[in-house]
Amino acid sequence: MENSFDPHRIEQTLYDEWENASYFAPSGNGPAYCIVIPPPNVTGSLHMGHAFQHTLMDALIRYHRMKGDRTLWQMGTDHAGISTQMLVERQLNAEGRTRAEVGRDAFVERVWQWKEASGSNISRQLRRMGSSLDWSRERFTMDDGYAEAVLEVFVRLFEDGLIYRGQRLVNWDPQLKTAISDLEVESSEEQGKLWHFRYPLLGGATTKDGKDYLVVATTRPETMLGDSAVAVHPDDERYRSLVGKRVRLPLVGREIPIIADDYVDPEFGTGCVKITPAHDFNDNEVGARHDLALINVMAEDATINGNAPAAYQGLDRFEARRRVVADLEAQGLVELIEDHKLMVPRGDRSGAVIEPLLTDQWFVKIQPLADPAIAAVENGDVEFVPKQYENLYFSWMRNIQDWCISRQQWWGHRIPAYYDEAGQVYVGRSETEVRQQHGLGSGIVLRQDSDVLETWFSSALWSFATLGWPDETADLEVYHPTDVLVTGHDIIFFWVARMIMMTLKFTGEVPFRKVYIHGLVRDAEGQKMSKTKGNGLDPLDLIDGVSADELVAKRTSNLTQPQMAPRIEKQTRKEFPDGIPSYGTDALRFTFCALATSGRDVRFDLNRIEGYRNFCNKLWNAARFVLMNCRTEDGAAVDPDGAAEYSLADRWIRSRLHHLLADSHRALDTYRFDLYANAVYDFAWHEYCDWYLELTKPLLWSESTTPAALRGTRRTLLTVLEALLRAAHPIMPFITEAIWREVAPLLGNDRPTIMLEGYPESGDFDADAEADAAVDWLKGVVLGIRNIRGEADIRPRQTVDVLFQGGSERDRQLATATEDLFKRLATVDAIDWLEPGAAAPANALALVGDLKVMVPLAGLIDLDAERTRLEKEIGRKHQEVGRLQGKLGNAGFVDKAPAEVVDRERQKLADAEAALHTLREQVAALGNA
RNA sequence: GGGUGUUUAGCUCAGUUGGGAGAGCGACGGCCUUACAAGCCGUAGGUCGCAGGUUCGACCCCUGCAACACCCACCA
Repeated sequence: MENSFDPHRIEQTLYDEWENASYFAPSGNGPAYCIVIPPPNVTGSLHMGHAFQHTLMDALIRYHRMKGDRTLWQMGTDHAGISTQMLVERQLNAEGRTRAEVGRDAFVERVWQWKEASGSNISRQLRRMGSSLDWSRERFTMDDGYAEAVLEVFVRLFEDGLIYRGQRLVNWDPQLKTAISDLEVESSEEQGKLWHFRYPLLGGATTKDGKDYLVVATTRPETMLGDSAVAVHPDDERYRSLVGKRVRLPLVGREIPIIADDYVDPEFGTGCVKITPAHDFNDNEVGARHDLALINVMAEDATINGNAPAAYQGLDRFEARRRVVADLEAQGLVELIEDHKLMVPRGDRSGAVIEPLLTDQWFVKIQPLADPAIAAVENGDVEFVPKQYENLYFSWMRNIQDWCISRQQWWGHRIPAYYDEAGQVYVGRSETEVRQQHGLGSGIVLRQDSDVLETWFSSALWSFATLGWPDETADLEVYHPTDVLVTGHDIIFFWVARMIMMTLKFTGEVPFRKVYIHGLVRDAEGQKMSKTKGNGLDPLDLIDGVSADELVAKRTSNLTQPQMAPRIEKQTRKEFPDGIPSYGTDALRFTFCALATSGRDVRFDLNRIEGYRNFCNKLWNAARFVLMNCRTEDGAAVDPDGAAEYSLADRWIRSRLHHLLADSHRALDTYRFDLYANAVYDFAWHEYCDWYLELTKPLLWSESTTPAALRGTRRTLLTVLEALLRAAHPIMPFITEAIWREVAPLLGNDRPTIMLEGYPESGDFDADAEADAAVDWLKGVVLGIRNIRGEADIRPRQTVDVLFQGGSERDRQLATATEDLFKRLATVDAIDWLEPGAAAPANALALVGDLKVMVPLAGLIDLDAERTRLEKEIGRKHQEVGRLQGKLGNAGFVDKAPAEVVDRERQKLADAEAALHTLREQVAALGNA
């Protein structure tokens, strides 16, 4: 083995071996365990969120596979309708062509080509993460079988009356020229204006203060071209008498009524609202209540259409706004223009301002689907981890609106609806089926609906469609419901909720029993990683390393706002002046696990991954040490047979391993990846390496060690390391496999891979309270000496002598039993015992219980330095005594606290008082020296 | 406007049913001690956001407040 760990030497070849040997496929007859991957965009690339998520999933998958479960991690990708279409369209535009020129069929063909060409990108990246996905079952949301499932679902929902088509006001993206769902609209506060316009009253009516016009306020002047009414609050005294009267709509000339509606807030603005039912969701409802006309004045590209006066037709909506304001101003009808902050809705893909627009769309009637889905979470069939996300789920589900599923796009599942020339609509699995069912002869021309389904409609079927539905497959029987869905809180509504609804409807089962919600990955400053901000990290750059120049180039290329480039470059060079070193996959995975505290967003900090890269190296070197001592030059185990005798240290480390395994199981079973990672780290570094390996050295290197004792220690070194590797494998698969293949044969295990070994159980190793106590004692004594040495600046190689005094019989026994260990760990030469009461030479003192551990000053230790050290200790003890006295002096405590707690505190006080007394004596003795 | 989460060492975060707080990184001092300088040894850092309350006892439970973050919502 090399003397430092090099991830690149092992990762790729090990993964290829695993995959070629089909280790990722389910095997055995254990209970089924299944996770479906949240399908990444087929043409996308791996980002930090994926890497995080897949690390957690793979840890669970590998854990369960090792536990013997019949484990399936279902792979698949998503066709990602809008974003993929946008991408290909941009490619076309770069070639100077447009989607319209190319035509639908050719365009879709081109998207398929792009999918084939780039789809392997994400797969390759997932492999680099070590993800043990079953590639042999890979699915795609538009493969033939999946398309059949989508079709089936649509038709059945239609037949059940849960899908309908209607003309409604929808969120319209004028740039993409498609409807989008409520969820795809992101509103943010922007600075705008509030325009106050005068609408002249008709029939000689006047307001209370004698004006012959009403003043309405609006943030969207251009929509006034489609106004159908002016509304006031029914109780508003100012306007009550005007209700039922009419105003003349300026610029248009239309007479429109003044109506009364509760919707109006009399406190806001003038208390008069223009009502535009075709261009505002609220106005639309008001319009419906008052039977107002819907006057649509906008085309699909948000230009003004033929329903508006000729002067505005063809103008873009923002240009129309300027013209409307200018024209009203010219007529003296603008009362006031004030600055106003408002929430502006934008499409999450295009960033374009969303226009409420009247169009024909397909909708899912959602309430009948939502009710059982709410119940499934209420009754615990589906549980969220952490639990509080259930509230988020409930609050959305209980106010859910019908779901607009049609998109005016080309890439996606085409809606299986057909129209005859009269516009009559028929829904069926195919045109042939439609003709048969409705007796439509070949003479009747049918035209298929040109819209496609929104992507989330098809991903909602993910858990069961990937397992073969609508066929009744064995996979569905075995793996469905799946065990856990691992995902971010940002897609609970988009995906999780819809999956629960659809899966219950079509399989009668929940899609998964648990939903583990992880946080979002942010940068070291807590900012969301984004292309625009140029603060994103590529997981592969963390694995392989990247130069500063390359990183800058990546972050500044293809920016939507190229003017940001200099700032991004400056920031990047400041944060990563030397680029990013290569850390390897295991270190990256370990970092993600360690950061995965319950549901919180995580800040990704290079210091963390560096620490875990170091941990990998530590493990690697611990293995080298073990192999050096347990393997002969020709690769065989040293002295493998014969009786073994186990030392205190051997028993102790096995006991610690017992506790590690208990903790690991508990952590993994409760999705506490951070606790799992910490437990592994702490055991490997601070118990196995820091103490156990050091404790074996005197024994391994001593001439006088018996063969049986040597065997015991070698066997323990190997056994514990081997179990540790298995315990850590789910989190760091590559390094554990590489080391395991060296170690396992020495224990007589010639099986090929750690992946399929059992996950170690705490019951495999005995807890040993006696060994734990003994090593704790030893650590106390050693740390006492080290503290003296450190504070007195005694060189590490300079040996010291030690005197023991006082203490119990047990202290004497332990001191004898651990003498060699103690001498080595604390660099001690001679040990002597002083009789109780005997005078000690001037010394530096450490207390372990009531045992005095003394290092004679003997010119090594400065008297003043020792006095300072003792005073510090006395200060601490004094404080402790005071605290305990206060507590025990409180009658309430002594009376009401449990007796065992009181006893414990009394014991602590006695110990502290005794220690304080001894320390004070010691200071006095130093004074006399 | 409604809701959720967060606030613990210089930084990033743990803290399991209430019994006077831990880790990693960083800082400081000392070491190339034959697994590992990506390492070893030692040290110093905290009124647990603020104010009340419950309790013998509160980082933990309750109330209020503040700051930050996020989600939802129709105020033109």
